[in-house]
Amino acid sequence: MAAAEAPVPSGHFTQIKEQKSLKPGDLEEEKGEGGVQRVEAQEEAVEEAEAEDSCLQLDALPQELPSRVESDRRILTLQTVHLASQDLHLQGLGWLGVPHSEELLESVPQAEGLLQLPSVLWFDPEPQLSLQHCVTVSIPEELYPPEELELMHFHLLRENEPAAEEDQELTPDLDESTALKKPEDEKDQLLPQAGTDKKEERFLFVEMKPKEGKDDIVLTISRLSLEEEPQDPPEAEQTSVPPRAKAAKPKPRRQSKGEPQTFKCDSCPFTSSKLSTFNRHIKIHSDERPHLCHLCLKAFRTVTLLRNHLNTHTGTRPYKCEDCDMAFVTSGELVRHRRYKHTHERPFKCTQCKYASVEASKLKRHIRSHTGERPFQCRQCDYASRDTYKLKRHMRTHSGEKPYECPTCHSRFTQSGTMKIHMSQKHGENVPKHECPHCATIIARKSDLRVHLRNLHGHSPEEIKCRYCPAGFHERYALIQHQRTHKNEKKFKCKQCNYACKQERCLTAHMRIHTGEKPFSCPACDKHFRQKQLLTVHLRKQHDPSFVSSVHLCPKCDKGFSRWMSNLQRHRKKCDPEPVMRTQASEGGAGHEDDVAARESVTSGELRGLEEQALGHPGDSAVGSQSPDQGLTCEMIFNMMDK
DNA sequence: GGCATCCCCGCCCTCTGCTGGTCTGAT
DNA sequence: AATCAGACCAGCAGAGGGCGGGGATGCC
Repeated sequence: MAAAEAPVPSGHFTQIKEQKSLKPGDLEEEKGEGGVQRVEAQEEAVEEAEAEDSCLQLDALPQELPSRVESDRRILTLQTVHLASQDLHLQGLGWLGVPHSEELLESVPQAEGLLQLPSVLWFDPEPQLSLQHCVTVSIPEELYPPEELELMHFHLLRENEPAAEEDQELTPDLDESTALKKPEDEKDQLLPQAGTDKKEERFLFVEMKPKEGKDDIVLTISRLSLEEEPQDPPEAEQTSVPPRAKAAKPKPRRQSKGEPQTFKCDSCPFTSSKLSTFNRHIKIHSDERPHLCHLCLKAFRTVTLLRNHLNTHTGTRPYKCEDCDMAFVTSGELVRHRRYKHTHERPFKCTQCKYASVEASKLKRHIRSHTGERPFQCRQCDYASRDTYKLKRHMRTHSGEKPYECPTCHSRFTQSGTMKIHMSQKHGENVPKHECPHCATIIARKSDLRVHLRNLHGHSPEEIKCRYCPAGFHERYALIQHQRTHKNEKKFKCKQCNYACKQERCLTAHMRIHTGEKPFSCPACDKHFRQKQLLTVHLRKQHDPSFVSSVHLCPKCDKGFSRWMSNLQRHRKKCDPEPVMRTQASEGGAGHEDDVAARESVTSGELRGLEEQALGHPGDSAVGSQSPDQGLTCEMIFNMMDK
């Protein structure tokens, strides 16, 4: 009998790729989402369910069926087997009248001993049966120690049996269907006879799962009927089978006599001269997917598709690239890979530009950049993208999701590229820098260099005028460079004498020399001053009893100078020709030069000018303490500069 | 029925470039 | 102190590369 010859699947079926597809927890997650719901019976049922019957099919399992130990686990995979009910009886297997699940506990002990592995389960095709039933069974430890048998899936048990009356009602057009017929019925397909040999395929999914912490396993039977169940279709089908029109099954239409025989599909433009091809084609208009993946319950129309799919579970990749280590499940993937990586063949060429792609879908996507088509509309804003990924990425802007986390500082980012740049710039070594080819400015990011080039080196159609002279430039950088030439220029010139200065305010103050104006009056005496700083110094020196004038000491010879940046510097050039501005720390002296060094932009000339402003004319003396810190400090000078 | 091939969709990635807010130094 | 400009930085979108995987069909 057919069932006795346990099919020996190809090696593709036998390998286990990863734990993920097998974890019981994962399977549990399928509850209510399209997976088969699992119910667990109590263990009393196990103890009472002792059976003598054994199934020849499973007797041979450890030897004949492709079981493979990987990661110390035994994986058992069965392909679809075709059983006739009489075969089962011949093998002495009783029918398991599995009732509704709520009656399960009472009913299981009554089941006629067939629950001990190895065994085959069957149940009456009662239409009112719920689709799933679950019993708990014992499993002989010598066959499958529980620790090895983490999860056992039995594939599909399938039987052709005469359809019940009510089933006929449920499948009114079954008699016209050719899609559900067996190949041997092919002859009848062209001229189907209503009511003859009407069969319905029943699909029972049997799954075994070890009960946690026990020596028992849980056996789940799912009835996957292909009959029309409009009210409550099996969830597994809901998820795995795309909604296709369940309209009247297409019929072949023969051409008229004399023409070559072709078969034309009623549902689509497909034609074929071969009946077998036509028959295969019309299955695409049905929901028939008899080949079920035992690992994820996904259903397929053909064994080949199932095998490819199983290879994705097992990691079997028969098609290996000769030029690299890559391997693929299908030959098509290998061809495509070789085009991408090795041959660089790009058969799909854009008619509007030079773009060419390996895949047609890429060309299609590319063409949208020409047409502007944006088929993927955001539901929350006006944005629409040209492909699904961009829309998905865009949706993060609404959800606030930041899936990418910097492993160093745990900052989060919406895009991987942003995080990559962050990591490179913030935490990376040998951070790449980008040098402006025009001005040698170093900029961290290439995109910012582009901004720099645009802003500073871009050509302006209108001439940009210099602030200080009539010169004009078309490049901003050139203008800035030019304006810097004005920096040390004494561009404010007195019209009445040779005086010139860099700041307008200085010229204003100078002009009072010519006008005689002295707007700053001392409140304590009748003195008047042309500049505010002069009044301030006067007040401090003449009217502040706590004021102690400073004396600046030369660190070399300790000679004292009341005028700091002028006389002292002049002296030091003689005393210490080294052009080094020593700091207080390095010399153990005062810190004013340190401050000055920190303000490199302030020239000694400017300081001297301010000092002279503050101290009055060069003849004024500043007699005071030995401490330079108590004299006219840099801070005071800078304050004056700021005024 | 099996295999090879092509087609198609989907997902994820990288590279690129623009934008706007922030920081910082110069004025 | 205020202002301005440039660099820095993250956010975001455009474009394209590469691969995973299912579906359909031609051919043997």
